[in-house]
Amino acid sequence: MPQARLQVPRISDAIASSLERRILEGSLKPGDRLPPERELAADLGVSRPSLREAIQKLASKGMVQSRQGGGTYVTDRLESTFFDPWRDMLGAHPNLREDLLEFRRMLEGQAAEWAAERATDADLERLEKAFAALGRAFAENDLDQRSACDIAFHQAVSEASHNALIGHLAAAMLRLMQDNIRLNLGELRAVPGAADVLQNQHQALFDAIREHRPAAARAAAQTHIDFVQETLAQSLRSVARRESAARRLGTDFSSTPTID
Amino acid sequence: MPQARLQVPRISDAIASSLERRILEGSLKPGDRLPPERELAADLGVSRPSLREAIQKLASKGMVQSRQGGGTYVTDRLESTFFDPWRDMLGAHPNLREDLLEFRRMLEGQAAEWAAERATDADLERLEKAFAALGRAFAENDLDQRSACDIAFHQAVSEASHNALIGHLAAAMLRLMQDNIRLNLGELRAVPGAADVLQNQHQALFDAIREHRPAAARAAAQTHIDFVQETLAQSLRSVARRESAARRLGTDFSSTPTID
DNA sequence: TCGGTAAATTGGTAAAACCAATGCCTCGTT
DNA sequence: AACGAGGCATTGGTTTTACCAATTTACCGA
Repeated sequence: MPQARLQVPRISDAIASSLERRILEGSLKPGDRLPPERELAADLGVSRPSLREAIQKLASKGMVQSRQGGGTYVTDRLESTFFDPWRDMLGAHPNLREDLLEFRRMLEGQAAEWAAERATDADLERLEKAFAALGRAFAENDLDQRSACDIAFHQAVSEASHNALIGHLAAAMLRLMQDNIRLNLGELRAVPGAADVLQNQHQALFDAIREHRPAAARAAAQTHIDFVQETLAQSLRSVARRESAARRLGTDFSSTPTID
Repeated sequence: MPQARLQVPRISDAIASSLERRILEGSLKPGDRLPPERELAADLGVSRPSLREAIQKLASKGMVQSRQGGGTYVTDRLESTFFDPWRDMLGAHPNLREDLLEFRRMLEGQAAEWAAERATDADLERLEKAFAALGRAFAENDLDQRSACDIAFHQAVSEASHNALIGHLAAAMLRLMQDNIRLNLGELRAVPGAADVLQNQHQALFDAIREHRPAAARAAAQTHIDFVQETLAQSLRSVARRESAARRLGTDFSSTPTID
């Protein structure tokens, strides 16, 4: 008769667990492509069938998705559980944007503080790259590029906090606000000097993390968000004036308050 | 870039489906032993690795269980709550609990602070009720009742923060940790005086919110969580001793650190 | 410059072989 | 005859190798 005795550890379980851990820690982000099976198997020092069994296990849990000839990709199952319900609600209830902004202020402040405490050399390297890319994007003034780099930079900060929940929540939140961030950058472009101030704030945040000054990092992150919010509010007043003028001319386009 | 193309049907999926169907239909009953892999593979006209991938998939869903040299058996209990991806993550990756606890400390601290700033009379009334119910539950020493009231109280605090995201996240998080909270209360019951200290902390939190003292509220909430964490860590050491003794007697059960 | 074809890449499947744990079965001992 | 120890067949676990099929990429010609 079948008895529940001590089991020999299956190597496929160990592999699956290891990959899961990488996903949780953020070194494998949703949308990322896993290395080819042959290469990954060699890296892990296991055979391809064993690796495949592990991948199948993750696939059955919905954490990865494989396409023959294409590759294996990490899905966003973990992030979607928290924030998907909010996506459509944000459109319906604009007052939620305040809550979201407030929440983001807390989340990114905490992420910055922890990042300053815990950032490794690898984290700093990633931050350095993201910051450099952000600088280039600002110089080129390409809106899509700028919003993508902006998100990537803030995401890098969140990952440097070394808290899986912060990392995933920040990723989900930033994705949720992606459209708004792009719109807001467009608005802020009209504000003289805003680009330089923004980049200075990014610089301050990056420096604080690099120099491991948690309080300064938190302050920098929150100052950044406060600035965006405040400047945007001012800018929107003039937008509202332009729109009310446009409306009188028959042009109808709805402007929703946006967030970066 | 990854595209959603039409997928070729994977043979391992077909096998898993077929076996699943047999189990659900009853032709493979719980406790039954599956034919040997080699034989079953030949019967189904597939290779053994493909069959193994299918079996691993079922095993990860908890429907079958394999023992090297013994065979593969249909599990007796079929249903499990595998719907929340974070839930099984928590079971599989203990270090994630640290992250969750850390995150909870931040979230509930902020919730308490904002609640102290913004609580309305209606909020205070709800808090009053929840606090009273918590006191009664502590007096009756009913574990389920206590964990339910504990959660309800913390939930009430989060809702008094008047931030929809905080409320939603706290609810999701508390639900995620519900089982742990119940277990932890059971552990803490063995610690002399813990119940009084806990209730005093709840009282301090409630008072700070009622008297609109944000900093005190945040401190009270975080002190509460720190206390639970610390006391629990101490308590778990004795649990570990008990379990290691049990293991020597052949009882095999994994002890996972729990959180309240 | 565009489009299509061929080659490289990559996941999917198969076969064979060996290892390790399990369990049955036989043989030897008492 | 009963019991126990050891051996052997069974069976899941892992690896290696090979080939197939879908996709992607790069190159070349129109």
